[in-house]
Amino acid sequence: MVTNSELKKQPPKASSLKEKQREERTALILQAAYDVLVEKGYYEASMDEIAARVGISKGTLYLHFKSKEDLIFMLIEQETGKFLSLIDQIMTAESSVHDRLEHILLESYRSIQDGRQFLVALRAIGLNQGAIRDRIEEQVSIIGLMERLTRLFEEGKTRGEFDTAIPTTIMVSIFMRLMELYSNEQPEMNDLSPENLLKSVSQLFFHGLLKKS
Amino acid sequence: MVTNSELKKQPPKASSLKEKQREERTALILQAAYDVLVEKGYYEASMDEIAARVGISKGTLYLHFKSKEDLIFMLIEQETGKFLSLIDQIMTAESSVHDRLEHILLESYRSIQDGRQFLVALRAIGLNQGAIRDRIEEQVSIIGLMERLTRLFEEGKTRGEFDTAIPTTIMVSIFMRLMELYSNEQPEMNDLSPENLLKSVSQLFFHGLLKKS
Amino acid sequence: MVTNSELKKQPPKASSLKEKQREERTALILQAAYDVLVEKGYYEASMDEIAARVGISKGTLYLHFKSKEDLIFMLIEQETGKFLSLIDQIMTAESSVHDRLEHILLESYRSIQDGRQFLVALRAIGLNQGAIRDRIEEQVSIIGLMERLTRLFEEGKTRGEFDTAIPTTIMVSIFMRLMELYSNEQPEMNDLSPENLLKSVSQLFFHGLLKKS
Amino acid sequence: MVTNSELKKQPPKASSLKEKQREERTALILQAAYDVLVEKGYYEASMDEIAARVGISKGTLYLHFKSKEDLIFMLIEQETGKFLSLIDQIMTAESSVHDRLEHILLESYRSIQDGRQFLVALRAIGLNQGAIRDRIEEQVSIIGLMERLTRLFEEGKTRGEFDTAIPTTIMVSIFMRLMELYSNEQPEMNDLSPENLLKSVSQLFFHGLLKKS
DNA sequence: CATGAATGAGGCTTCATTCAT
DNA sequence: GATGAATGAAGCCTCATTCAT
Repeated sequence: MVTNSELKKQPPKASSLKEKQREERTALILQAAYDVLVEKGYYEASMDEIAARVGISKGTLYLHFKSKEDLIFMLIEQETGKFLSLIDQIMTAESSVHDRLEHILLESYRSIQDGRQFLVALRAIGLNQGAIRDRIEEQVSIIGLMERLTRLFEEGKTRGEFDTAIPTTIMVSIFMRLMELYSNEQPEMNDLSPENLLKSVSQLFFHGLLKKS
Repeated sequence: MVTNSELKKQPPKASSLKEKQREERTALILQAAYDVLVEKGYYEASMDEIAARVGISKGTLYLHFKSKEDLIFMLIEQETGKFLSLIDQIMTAESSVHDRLEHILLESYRSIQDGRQFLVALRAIGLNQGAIRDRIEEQVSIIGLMERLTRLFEEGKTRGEFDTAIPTTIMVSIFMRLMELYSNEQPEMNDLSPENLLKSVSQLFFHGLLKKS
Repeated sequence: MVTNSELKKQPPKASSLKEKQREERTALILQAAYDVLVEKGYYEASMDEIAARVGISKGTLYLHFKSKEDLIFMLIEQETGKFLSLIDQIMTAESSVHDRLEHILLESYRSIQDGRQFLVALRAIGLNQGAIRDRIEEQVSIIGLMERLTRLFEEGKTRGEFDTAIPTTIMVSIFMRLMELYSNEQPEMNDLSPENLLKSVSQLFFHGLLKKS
Repeated sequence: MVTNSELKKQPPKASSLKEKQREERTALILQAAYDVLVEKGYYEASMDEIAARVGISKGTLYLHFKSKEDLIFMLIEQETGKFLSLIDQIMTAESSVHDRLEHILLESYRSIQDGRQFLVALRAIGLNQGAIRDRIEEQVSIIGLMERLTRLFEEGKTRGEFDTAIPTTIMVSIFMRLMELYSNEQPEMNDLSPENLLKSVSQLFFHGLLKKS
């Protein structure tokens, strides 16, 4: 036990302690950045405000991130990664494509509601343009999402679930818009629970708007 | 009398000429601003670049618009106004709500394709956040669009065309997302003609994704 | 007479006709410039506003004056010249220095009231500083005024009218401040007529503030 | 106890140190601004030059003052406040009004000589006109000065010290001009010491210019 | 001559980033 | 490591001046 406790004090563990603290702080920064970003958008989100919200100095931000752009990219990457893993899990389920898509929608709404969602919120944050856009497309797996969805819809067509007359591209595009429906921009929509929203959206998306005669 | 009428044209012509030139210049600026805006978004669109693209000096912009914000708002207002008029025309048609909604979608895609569309592109331009958002909501009739659509969908329900189980709010939200599908952000979508895009979107929106058994 | 009338049409006279018109317009501009200057001060007086107030275009101003600075200098010079002539007349009068100084004060107040006064109003217009100041001192005879006043006060001392214990410089300085008392800045002072103001100022200046026992 | 008291000084010292430096810097800026202002006047005083004169960058100015206007107003307010306090002290003295007025004049000259004077120098700085003027009148106690002086002169009349035939307004106006006599604009006047200037001015103001027979 | 649209230099201000303490 | 004062590039805007019509 003495050895053990001595070992704990050793550099590797000492650094892993520091590292843990560091990572915690990084997480705090990312959360604050997320909040400001959603409230103000990329261009009106200032490093000052992010730092102030975490309760640290501006300079400290730069000990964690090389630049504002970098901070944002890390943020996006992290959330994107988590979300894509989730999607991957859902995609490999045994259920129908229909069910899996509903599941994806639901998780989208939930993640937005929890304030941990980016892949789907880029447009809402003003990152879909200008110089930023290119770096986003390069470094962030929005493409990954599109690929996965494309695969899924194709599978649906192959299985005979979906109307083959509609191009997959269009299905994917519309589906992605549906994913971001529960955005932070339309407060009136946020009164619904993710589950209730899903019900209607799903009904509309799969069965159409028209009354069945 | 011919002579007389020709003479009468003189004075107005004089002022007309200058005014026409002025309006043409204004239109050129608005077009350039539109282009830059769509490419770079509001915050990265600099007055310098707009001026350069028109081929005039920065100062000249301020002979036509009293500030950057003003330029943007005029741009939005102008296009918005035209588009809302169009919607109003379509809305008063005799046809089914279904047909009228298709018509609206089609006009949306056309106007986006022509580069004269804003009501529907605000999100794509980064005006849906921060300080700007409030002024937009005050001054631009995005609300007007929502009201009109709400009315239309309610009429659809009353007429028995649409599924009354789906809340109108959700119908409207989704429809608005469909309107902006043909955005300038997704080049792959723009290979389709507005008419072809409409066909698939409409099929999906009204009849659903699922294969009819 | 015919000859005379023909002569009038001749170039020299023709030009003197044009010249008359030109001078009239120049006078109009100077008057407008004076008004704006007194209202807004030199730096907030814009060429635009001066032109607008005369009812001509901005470009036309430059047909009469080479620059804004020039316009101002001409204005000052003109009014200065007139005023200095007046002073010279007064100075050569036979009366006591006391009387002549009162006369000068009275004419100062009158000229300010009429809106034709500069020599005395430079400070009130913001021309007593910066780059402008040097040119003013070079080109405008504010020095001329000081010289004249100095001469007058010295004469007063020689004649035994004034207290020789007070340095002439100080007399002159104070007297110049008294001349600009009736400025456009203190509306409460302008309720008094020039004559009434003079009475009090003169009493104070010559006899002092104290109650005679 | 000594130790304790020394320890107590620690934490405050830490913040005191930075704060002191900050205040020193602020004071340096205000002094530079004062100098530029007196030399160039408000409109030709550029933030660039003020910064350059302090030896800091333009951006740093904005860490201390949020705008050019603010910088100027702070400058004026600070000096104004000090000066008005001084006046208040003098006003409550037991001596004759005559003596107190002399004292005020003397302090005016001294403060101008030291380069810490504004209440009295507004005209000399070009702040007596245009848009600025209103903010000055609102925020700066030039009115406060006039009120105090008015009170003082009325007291002088009541006490039987002053000539009641001269309106108080005029007394105040003239007195204020005398206060600014020792301005930075007339170098020839500055060769006199404040005390010597006072002697002559006072003699003239109270006893008049005329030689006593 | 008269016009007024166009110019461009110059001023104010913001904010991401750096660096001495 | 942490701080926050300092920097300076870059953006918006004004206005005296010019020039084609």
